[in-house]
Amino acid sequence: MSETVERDYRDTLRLPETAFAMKAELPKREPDRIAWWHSQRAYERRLEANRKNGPWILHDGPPYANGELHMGHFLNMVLKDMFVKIALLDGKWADFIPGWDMHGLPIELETLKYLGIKDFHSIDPLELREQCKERALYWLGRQSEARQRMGVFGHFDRPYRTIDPSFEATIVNALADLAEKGQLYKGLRSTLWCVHDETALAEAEIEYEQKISPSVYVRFTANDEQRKTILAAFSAEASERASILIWTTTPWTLPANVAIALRADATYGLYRLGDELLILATALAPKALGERFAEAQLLASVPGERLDGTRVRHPFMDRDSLVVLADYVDLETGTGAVHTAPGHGADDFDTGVKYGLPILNPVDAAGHFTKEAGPYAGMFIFKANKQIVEDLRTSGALFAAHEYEHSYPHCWRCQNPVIFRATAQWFIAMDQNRLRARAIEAVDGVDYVPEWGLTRQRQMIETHPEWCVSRQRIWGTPIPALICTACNESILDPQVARNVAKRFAEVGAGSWWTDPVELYLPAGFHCPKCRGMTFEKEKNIVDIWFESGVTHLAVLGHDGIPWPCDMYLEGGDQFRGWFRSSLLTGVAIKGGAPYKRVVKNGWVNDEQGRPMSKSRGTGIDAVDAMNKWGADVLRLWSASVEFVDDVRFGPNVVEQVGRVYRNIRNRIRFMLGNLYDLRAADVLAREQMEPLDRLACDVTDTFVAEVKSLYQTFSIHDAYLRIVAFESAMSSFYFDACKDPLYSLAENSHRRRSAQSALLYTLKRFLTAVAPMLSFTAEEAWQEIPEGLRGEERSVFDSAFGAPSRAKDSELVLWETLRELRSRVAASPIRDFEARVELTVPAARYDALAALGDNLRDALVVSQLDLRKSDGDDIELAVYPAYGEKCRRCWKFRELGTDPANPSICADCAAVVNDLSS
RNA sequence: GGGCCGUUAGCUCAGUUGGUUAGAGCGCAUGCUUGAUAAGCAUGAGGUCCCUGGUUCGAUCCCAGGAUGGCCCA
Repeated sequence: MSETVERDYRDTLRLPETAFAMKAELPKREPDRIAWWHSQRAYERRLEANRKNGPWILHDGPPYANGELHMGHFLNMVLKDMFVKIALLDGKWADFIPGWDMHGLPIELETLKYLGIKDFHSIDPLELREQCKERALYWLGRQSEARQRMGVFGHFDRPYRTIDPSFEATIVNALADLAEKGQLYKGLRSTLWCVHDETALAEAEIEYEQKISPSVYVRFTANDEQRKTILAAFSAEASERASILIWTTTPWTLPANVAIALRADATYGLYRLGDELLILATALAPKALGERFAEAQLLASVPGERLDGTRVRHPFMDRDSLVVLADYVDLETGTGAVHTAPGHGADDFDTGVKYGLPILNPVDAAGHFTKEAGPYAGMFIFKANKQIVEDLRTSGALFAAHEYEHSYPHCWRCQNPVIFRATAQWFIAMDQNRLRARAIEAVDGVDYVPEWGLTRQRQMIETHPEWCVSRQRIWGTPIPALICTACNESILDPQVARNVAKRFAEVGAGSWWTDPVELYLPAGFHCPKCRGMTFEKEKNIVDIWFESGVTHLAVLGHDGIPWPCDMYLEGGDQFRGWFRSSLLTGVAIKGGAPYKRVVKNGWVNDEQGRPMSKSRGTGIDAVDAMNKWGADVLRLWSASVEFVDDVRFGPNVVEQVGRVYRNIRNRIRFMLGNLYDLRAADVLAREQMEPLDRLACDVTDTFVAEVKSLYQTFSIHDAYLRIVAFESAMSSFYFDACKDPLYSLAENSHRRRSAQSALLYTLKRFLTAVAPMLSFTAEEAWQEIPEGLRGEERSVFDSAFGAPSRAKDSELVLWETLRELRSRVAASPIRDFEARVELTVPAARYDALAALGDNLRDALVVSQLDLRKSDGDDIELAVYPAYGEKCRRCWKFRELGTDPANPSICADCAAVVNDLSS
C-alpha cells in the first residue's frame, strides 16, 4: 500500500515536551518567581534546615538611602547574593540581614531642598529630623524593592537601619566605650570645612575638582631692623627695601598669616630687582620672577635654615610674620617661601603647633570674616579674594597676580569648594592605646581578595590622620557630650553616654533635643575640671562613617550571628571607607577586625571603560535595566565579568551575555523536554545505567565538584567559564548521542530510561550549580521537572552541592576520547547516520571502548560501528557510507522491510510501532 | 603630583612556574540539519599578547621606562 510507504512515523517518536519556554520573557516572569519564593518561604525554610550546620555570614555594607540604585549597586548586591546562596546550597546557615545607612548630610540636604528651605537654622530641628526620616524611609523602600527584584535572598522584613532607636543606642554606646578607653578627645584642629553646609567634613566627603583660583605673589617686606638681620644672614650689604616673596592661591587666608615656611636644605637667593631686594628659592626664581628674571641680580644665596627665626612685616595686618622651616615646602611651584596660616591648613596647623604660633581663625562657620580679620570683617571669604588682591596692589605689596587652574577639594554634596578652618571637634585618637598599630596588626590577620587589598588597607590605616567624628548638623545621632556652663569644658562621660544610649533605645535620638539635660546625669555628676554642676547638651552629631563603622556591633554578635563575620564585600572605594571605619571601631572596641575576609569588587564603567555618571547621562538605573533585560541576564553578566577588576557594562555587553543565557536556557530545555514521561519508579540508579550514561553522570559530578570549589575560592568568573564549557560540551556531544535512544526506542526500554535517568541527574546537578547566579531560571526550570522527580526538594534552593566525588581519571580520559571521536565524525563529509565507522584502536585502549558496547555507536551518532584492535599508538577512525537504507522512522541506515506492514522502517522501529498500535 | 590596579581576537575572558603553530565562549562568514527549530551541529576567518628598551640561546610571560584606563589620595 502506497499509503504505508508514505507514512510519516513522527507521531510514533517520543519527542521532547516541556512547558519551559524557549523564550525567557524574564522581565515578565521574574516577579512571579519572587512572589513564589516569598509564599514558599524558600529562603527561611532553607535557613532553618541549615542551622545545625553552623553559620556563614556575609555582613551587608549599608547602601546610602538616597537615590535609585545603579549598576554598581547591582553588581555588588548580586555578588553578595551569590555568595550567600553558595553558602546556602553548601548547607550553611547563611543568614543575611540587609542594612541601610540613613542619617547624614546628603539626606538632610535633599530634604531641605525638597522642603524649599535654604538655611537649616530656620527650621525646628525635630521637624527637620522628622522630614529627613520620611525621606530616608522613602528611599529605603525603593531600594529594598529594587534589591528584591534582583532576586536577592535576605531578611528584607527586618533590615538593620541606622535610624532605628536600637541602632542609635549602639552608636552612642560605642562612643561610651571609646570614651572609657580614652580614645575620644575634643581638640582644635585644622578641619576640612564646608562653608555652604556649615560643617566639618571627613576626607571621605571630599571630591577633587578643577578650580580656577587667583595666583598671587606677595611681598612680605622687612622693616629696618628686620632688614638688617636678614642681610646679615646673607652676609650681604644693600640699601633697598627687602621682601620675602610668597605665593598663594588663597589670598583670603592672608589675614590669618603668622609665618612663612622655608625649606631648610633649599637654596634661597637675595635678588636685586629694580629698586628692591627679593628673597626666594633660587630654583624657582626664573619661574616666579618671569620676564623680570633677566634683570634680576643675585647678590647672595644661603640655605633656608640660615633664615630660620628672622621676621618680616605682614603686608596689611599690624604684626610680624615669622620665618620657620618645614619639610613639606616643595620646589615645584611658588617661591619656596610658603605663606603659613595655622588656622587654614593641615600642614600650616602642624607647623603652628611646632613653633607655638598663634592659631588664628578669623572666619566664621558660614565663611565670613570675623573682627579678627580687620578691614575685611563681614566679607565672604571667596568674595574677599578680589578685594585683598586689589588692596595688595594698591599698597604695593603685590608682585604679580594671575589666574591658576588646579584641582581643589570640594564638598561631595554641595560641590562647593571647601576650606581649612581650625575648629573644636571630637576626634578618635589614632595613636592612643596603639590603635593605629593594632589596626595594622589586625589587617594582617584578614584574608583579602584580591590579595593586594591587604597592602592597600594597611596604607589606608598608616596614612589616616586623626578621625574627626563630629558634625555640626541635625540629621544624625547626637554626640552625647556636655558643656559645663561654668567653665565651658566639653565632657564626654561614659556613664552619661550610657544613660543617653538607654534613653535613645527607648524613644530614639530625637529626645536629645527635647529632654532636659538633667535626665542623663548620674547622681552627683560634676565637671571634672571645675566641679561645676550645671551643663548644656552639645549640639554635634556623629559622622555617618562612624555610624556605618559600627554596623558590626549592631548586627554581629547577636541572635546566633558570630562576631567577626565571614565576609565583607564592597567596592574598592571602601578600603578608605567602610572597611576602614569598621576595622577601627572593631579594633578599638572589640580588639579585632569584625571580618575574617574582605572581598573587593570593581567599578562598573560604561562600554568604553569610562566611569558612568548621572551628569553625562551614562548612568544606568538598575531597575530600568532589569525591566529591560531581566535580572537573570544581568546576574549572568555579573558572573561573566571578572568582578574583582573594574568591569564594563552597556547594551552590547548585555546582548552578548544574553546569547550565552539563551544557550544555557535551551540546554536546560532539552533536558527537561526529555523527562516528560519519566516517573520516579522508572529512574535508574547509577549502577544500573548504560555505560555512556553512567559516564555522563560521573562527568557531571566532576563538574559540580569543580564549580563548588571555584565558588569556595570566590572565583565566580571561573565558575561561569566552567559552566559554559560544561553545558556546551554536553550539548554538542552527549545530548546528540542521547537523541536516537530517547526518541526512537520504546518508552520503557532500558536504554531509554537510562538516558533519561542520566539527564535528570545532570539537569538537577546543573541547576543547583547555576542557581547562585541564574537564580530565577534555575528555579523556573526546577519547577518544570515533572512532579515526583524533584523529591523533597521543592525549590532548587532546597537542593545542595553535596560532596560529589570526581570521576576517575580513566573515565575523564574516556569521555574526552569519545568527544574527540565524535567531533571527527561530525567534521567528516559523510557523517552521523549516513556513516559507518571503522575504529582501529591500540590494544591498551581497546577494553575501555569495547566495554561501552553499542553505546559507543550511540556516542558517535553513526549507523554502524566496527571496533578493532591494532598495534599502533593512535586511534584510527575511518568513515564509510553506511550499509542499508535510511529508516524512515529512526533515520539510521538499516536493513528495511523486515516487517511487511512497515516496509520503510527497520526491524527495531517496526517492533516499537507495532507495540504502540497493539 | 603620590599610592594601588588593569591593558591578550569585534566583545567577555583563559593561559604561558620564560620554550615549538597563544586558547574558550559569544559575535562574524560558510556549510549541514529541520524530530531541542526565533533551536542544534560542523568548518573557517580574525591577535605586532599596549609601546620602547633590558636580562636570556629564547619574553606575551621577568626587569626598567613610557602610553593609556580606573580607584584612592594630595
